[in-house]
Parts: sequence; structure tokens; C-alpha cells
Amino acid sequence: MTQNQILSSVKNAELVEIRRNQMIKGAITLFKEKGFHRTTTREIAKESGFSIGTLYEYIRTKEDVLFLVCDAIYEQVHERLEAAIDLENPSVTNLEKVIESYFYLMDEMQEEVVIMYQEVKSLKKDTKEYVLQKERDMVGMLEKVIVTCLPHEISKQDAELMANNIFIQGHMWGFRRWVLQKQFTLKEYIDRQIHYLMESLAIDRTIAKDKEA
Amino acid sequence: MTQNQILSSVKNAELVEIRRNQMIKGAITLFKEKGFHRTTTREIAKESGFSIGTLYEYIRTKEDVLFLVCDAIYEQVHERLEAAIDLENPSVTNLEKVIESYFYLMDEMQEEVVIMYQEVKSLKKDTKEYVLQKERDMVGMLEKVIVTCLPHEISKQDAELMANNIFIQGHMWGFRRWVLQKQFTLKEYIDRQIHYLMESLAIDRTIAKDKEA
Amino acid sequence: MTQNQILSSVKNAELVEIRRNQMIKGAITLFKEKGFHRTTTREIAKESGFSIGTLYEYIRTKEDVLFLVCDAIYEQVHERLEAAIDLENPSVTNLEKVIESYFYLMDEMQEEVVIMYQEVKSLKKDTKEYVLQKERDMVGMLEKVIVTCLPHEISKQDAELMANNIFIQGHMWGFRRWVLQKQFTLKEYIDRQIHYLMESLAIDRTIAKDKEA
Amino acid sequence: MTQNQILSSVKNAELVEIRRNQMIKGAITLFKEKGFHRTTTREIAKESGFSIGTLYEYIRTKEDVLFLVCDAIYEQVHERLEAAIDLENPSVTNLEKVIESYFYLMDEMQEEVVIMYQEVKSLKKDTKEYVLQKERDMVGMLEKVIVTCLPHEISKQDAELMANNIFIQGHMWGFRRWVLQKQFTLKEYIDRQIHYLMESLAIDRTIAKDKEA
DNA sequence: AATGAATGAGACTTCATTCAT
DNA sequence: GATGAATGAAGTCTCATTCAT
Repeated sequence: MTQNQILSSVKNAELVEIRRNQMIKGAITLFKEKGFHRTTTREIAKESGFSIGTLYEYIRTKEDVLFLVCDAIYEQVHERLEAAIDLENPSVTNLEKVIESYFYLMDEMQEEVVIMYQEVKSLKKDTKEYVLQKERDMVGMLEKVIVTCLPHEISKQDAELMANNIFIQGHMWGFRRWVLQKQFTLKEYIDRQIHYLMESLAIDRTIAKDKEA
Repeated sequence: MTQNQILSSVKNAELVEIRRNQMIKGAITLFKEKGFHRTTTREIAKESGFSIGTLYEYIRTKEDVLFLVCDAIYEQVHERLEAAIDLENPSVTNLEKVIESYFYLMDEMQEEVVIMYQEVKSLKKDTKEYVLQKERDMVGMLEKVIVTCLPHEISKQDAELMANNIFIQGHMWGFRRWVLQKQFTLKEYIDRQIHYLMESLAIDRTIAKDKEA
Repeated sequence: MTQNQILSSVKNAELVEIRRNQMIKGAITLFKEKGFHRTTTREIAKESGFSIGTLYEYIRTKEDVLFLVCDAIYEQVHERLEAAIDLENPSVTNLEKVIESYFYLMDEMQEEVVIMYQEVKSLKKDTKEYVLQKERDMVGMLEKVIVTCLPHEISKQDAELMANNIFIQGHMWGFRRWVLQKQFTLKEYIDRQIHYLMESLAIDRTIAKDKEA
Repeated sequence: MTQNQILSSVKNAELVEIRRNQMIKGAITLFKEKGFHRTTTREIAKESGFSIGTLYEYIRTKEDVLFLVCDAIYEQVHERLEAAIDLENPSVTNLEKVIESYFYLMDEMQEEVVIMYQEVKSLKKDTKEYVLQKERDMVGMLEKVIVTCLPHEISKQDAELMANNIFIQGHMWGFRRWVLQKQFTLKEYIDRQIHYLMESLAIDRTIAKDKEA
């Protein structure tokens, strides 16, 4: 579905998926280590377990690999996030759980997140748009959870701001790890961040409670 | 002072500073556009207004330019931040003012910030350490303001967390501009972020007020 | 066998040998003309009949070419010298024949010898050691012939000295050609050098004859 | 006198000589270490104790430095050799003394000799001719000593051959030092070489003695 | 489909030489 | 006479991409 933006000379769709997944896995390993620009296509091919010739049977340019990687990363975040969200029973507790899940996920995907921060800009306009849209979707999911789970009204704008804040606080755990992970365990980090997020909604909650009353 | 880590064949220190500033200016322009890796040393020389030979009279390698750029950016942030901080008269209002100043600064330096996010990783161990230390210093300044201006006690850990949050919320305005700057004016963004930051300290403030009483 | 010290990205060993031989041939042509330092890698590639990219598929650095050339030259000398030596029937005549063959060989390889004299010093420690060892081997072969073919005893030291003298008298024909080849035909040169070499062993020979008697 | 082939913008002849001697000294130091091609003009200037600009006041091109160096080396050999030769009282002992002196000189000037072997070829036609002529002169001096000191007649050709042999046996001590200087002390080397040289003239000497009788 | 040898544009960097001060 | 900053041609090497097998 999503990978179809990238042309391949190989017709067998199943094979294309297999090879591209090998490629994504190999590329992420390398990008984590040395970044996109310092990684060569030969290295990607080798790490993926096939030859440079074969690599180019499945992509057209090196940038295609970057796109596949970015796409795969967001795809993974999307899946996991979706699985964590349950809008059937909205509640503040529920909101907290989603945020907690998201933070745990970001801990797992620290290095992938760093790749995104560093390399997305290297994508060409079109593919960049596409990847950024996926990112927006993800923030949108958080935003929806906020709006749905809060007991009181919150402006669209404020909801978006909170969603963005949560979003990057998740990333921050990864890309500022050399500072944060010295001072906090993951659990502490999550607890304090959620604590402050909830605090920042306090007054409104009071008002909301008044409304309820 | 800070540039002295990079060797130059030119002896005249004053001239070195002039040329390096030209170089930093030119490089930032180009890095904003196409990033460090896609910018060639020839382009940097040309944009700086001198020949490739002259460029290499003032640096040893291309990476030196990146270091100079990163160093200059943090230097600028440091100066401006320092100027904005007044610890003589600590008060919550004062804290708000510092945060506001910082956000305005981050608006001005959006693209520089993006460069840092994308390219710092390309620095070699030593220079990276140096640059990251400067970053830590900056967060440290925010942390100190928080501790000093809050009317109540706050744990070292929490102060650090808040400082980090503020720090990256400033960056976020720049590197997520395609989202945020569609929904917020700068003033709105600053207002809402400060609003929520203050809220998140609410309970404590109440306690503090109780103490005062 | 000997070329294996130099890494190649190309796996096919047979092809590596073919290309390297092209390269050695091309490089020797150019080194004769302008020396190692004044010859560019592009020129070597062109003279060898392939592109600069291909050149670097078979070597890592320009110095590798020099090593390959030095190695090939000594390899050739070695083979030819070995073929000329017959230790089954040691005799003074036999010794004279070996020396003669060696001088003829040095005549053929004049320019290669000049290359060695001028450029070996440019090799890095390791490869230089390797090449010099090969040279020692060659002198060792001459030394062995001397010891074996002389009818009388000769000290190890003297044998080594004679071998070294013969060795460089062979070279001298090439690197002092602008003097010697004006005054001597090759045959004359060989005759007179052998004459004097034999004379210098005269007394000993007499002693030897006495012994025999 | 000899340096006058090289143009200088500086008029003061005395100064020119001073500066050029500094230059030659500095350059030899560097050429010993890394050869002509790997030494930069900047390094030569620095080692000589003045600036690159000044260097170019006294020469026109880098090759001029090489010429000055080669010229100076032969000049020195020439002077020393001349001092050692005394044709007033020709005798075999006298010949031996000259050869001995020459070998001692070559021991002192080992590295300079290596420079000559490696770099003369880099000189342009004209200057090369000039330097080679000086070399021929030196061999000529040896030749003359041989002819004069030998008690018997020797053909012009043979005298030249012997002179050339002696000439390069002197060099050999330096450029094959890693072999010879392990096996011989300087004294041993000289003794054995002279021994064999004298032996090679043995028969003739006998004849000569007959004549005398 | 898979391979890997071949290609060459283009990157970084050096360094001999000049010339204004 | 001395200086050293400026220049840019030219060198080495890399690597994305192609294509014959």
C-alpha cells in the first residue's frame, strides 16, 4: 500500500515486500549508526543480505530507501498507537494510559525517532509531504484522545498544542537521552511528565467539575 | 575564544575572526537551504565571498565549518538568554518574561535550530561533546531561573524536567512550524505555552501561597 | 600470490590479476617517463585502459600501484634469475654465466630498476619492508651461487660483499647509462666487469689450486 | 658562481648567498626525511627560518631549491675529494688513501647521496645536465687518481670502469645501509672493498713488477 | 531475478605561486 | 627586502547508478 509510491522492476509483489523489509531493517541499522548520508548503497545492500544490483531492482534511488525507512517507522508507530487507544470508554485514566503507552513506545523506538529528526529533511518535496502527513495523523490521534477523554471542553487549538507537546516530549526522551536518561528512569520520566500534563489541565478540570455539579 | 579549537594557518587573530564570521554566515545560509551534507566546500567559500583556497586557510576540514556554525549558534543563544535573565528580582512574572524572551529568540533562530537538530550528530566525538555541553549550559540557565523565581520549592529533578520541556517547546515552534505556525501566531503560541506551564505549577503555587499566609 | 597484500573490491581473483597486470604495465610506462609523483591516478587508469573508478576497484590508494609495480619488477627479476641458476654443476664457468645472465637481465630492465631506485622510498613502512626483503632475497641468490661455485672457501661476509657489488654493478649499467653506455657496449661492459670480479678472487684461487695440489 | 644559474629578485649578492645557504640546509633536512615531492615550499621556508614570501625572493620555482641542493651536495663532495687527492707523489698507497677518504666521505654524506639518487631525475633537462656533469667530474677525479697512481698501464676504458665502480661502492654504503651496515663496520667495509679492488688489479701489478725488474 | 564489474561526475583538500602591504 | 594572506588548478578518492551476464 504505502510502499507502492516507489517503483520496482520486480513484478512479484510478495517478493518486493520481502526484499524491501530486509532493506528497511538493514538500512535502519546503518542509519542509526552513521546517518543516511554517511551510509552507502553498497552497505545497505550488504546489510540487507543481497547485492547492490539486487538493491536497485527494488528501488530507483538511494532516497527511496530513506523514504521506505521513514514510512516504515511511522507505520509502526501508527499501529502501536492505534492498538493502545480505546475510545469506547473515555476517561482521564484512559488518557493517561494512552500517553503512558506512547512514552513506552518512544522509548523502544528511540533511535528510529532520531533518524526521523535528522533525515526527513533530505527527502524530496513530494515524499516529504507524504511522511509529514503521516506524522500529522499521529498527532491527530493524540489530539482526538485528549478531546475525547477530557471531562471538560478544550479548544481545538489548545488540544492541538497539548498533543504536540506530548508528541515531542516522547521524542525528547530519545533525542536528549544523554541528559534525561542520566537523571530519570523511564518510569520516573513518564510519571513526572504525566503529572505535569495533568496539572496543567487542573483549573479546567475544576471548572469542568463545577459544570458537572 | 570559542573558535580557538579550530586551527587556522592564518596568524592574524583579528582577520581569522572576520573571515570565520563570513564563513559562518555563508554556511548557515547554505545549510538552511540544503543541509550540511548537500552543501559543498566550494559553495561555502563562494557564499562567504572568498576562494576555496582561502576557506582552507581558516579551517582544516569541512567538519570544522559545521563546528564553527554550531558553536556560533549556541553562542548567540547564550548571549541573548543571558541578557534576558535578571536574577536580582526573582518572581513568577520574571520567570514568565524569561520564557517569553526565549520563545521570541527561538522564533528568530528557527532555521539555526533546525540545523542543530539535523547536523550535530555529524560532528566527531570531541567537538560533539563540546557543543552538547553548551546546550546543557543553556538548559541549566533555564533551570536556574525556574528554581530561583518559583515562590515554592521544586525538586532538582522536576526543575530539570521543566527546563527541558521549555527548551524543546521553543525548538518545536521552529521545527514543527509547518504545523504550528498554521494554527498559532507567535504570540498565541507563547501565551498558551506559558499558560500551561504556569498551570502545571498551580497546586504547588497554592501550597506556596498557603505557606506565605 | 604476491599481490594479495593489496585489497580489491572485486571478488573474481582471475579478473583481479588481469586488471592489475594491465595496471602495472600502464603504470610502469608512465613512471619511466615522469616518475611516480608526477603521474596522476587518472593517467594510470587511462594508460591501463579503464576508468578511474575501475582503477580504484582494484586498489585502495595510489601507493598501492607503486607497491604492485615494485613487487612485479622484483618478481620478474627473481624468476629470470632463478631460471639462470643451476647449482647442480657448480664451477667458476657456471658462476660467470650466472653473472652474465644477470647483467643481460639488468640491461633489459634498466628503466624498471631506475624506478625502484627512485620510488621505493615512497612506500609506507610495511610495504617497503616487504619489497626490500625481496631485494635481499635476490642478493641472497647471488651470494649462494658465489659460495657454491667458488673452488675455495670464502667468508660469509666477503661472499655477501661480492654479491652486493655484482648486484649494483648490474643496476649501474642502467642508472648510469648516460655515461657507461657511451663508453661500453653491453658485451664489453659485461666482459670487463666479470674480468675484474674474477681477478679479485685470483689469489684465493691460487691458494685453492695449491690446496688441490 | 654556480648558484648564479638561478634568478633572484634580491640584488645584494652576499645576502643571496646567505639566504640560499639557509635554504639549502633547511631543504636537505626535509628532503632526507620525506623527499622532494612530499616537502612543501612552506615547510622549506619555515625550516630555513624565513617566510614563504622571502623564499620566493631568492628562487623562482620549487625545482630551483632542488637544484641548489644537488649543486651544493656535489660541491661539497668535490671540495673534500680534491683536498684528499695528492698527485705529487703517486703510489698505490696513495690510491688506497684516496679511496679510503672517499668512502669515509660517503659515510658522512649518506643521506645526501640518497637524495641525489632519488631526486635528480626530477630536475628539468638543463639543470639535470649541469648536475650530471658535476657528477662526471667527480668520477673523472677518481679516474685520474687511478691512472696516475697505478704502477702499470691501464686502458682508459678500464680506468673509467674502476672509477665508476668505486664511485657507486661508496654510494652503496649509504643507500644499502639497512643491509650492509648490519654486516660490516665502516672500517671493515672499506678494508674489504679496497682489498678486492687491489686484488682485481693483481695480475697487472705482477706484470708491472716484472717491468720494473 | 540476481549479480557485481564498470563508470565518471564530483567531493574534499593541498600547495606552488603571487602580490599588496 | 620581508611578510603572509589569497588564489585556483589539480590531485586523490568515493559512490550512486547502470547494464551485461
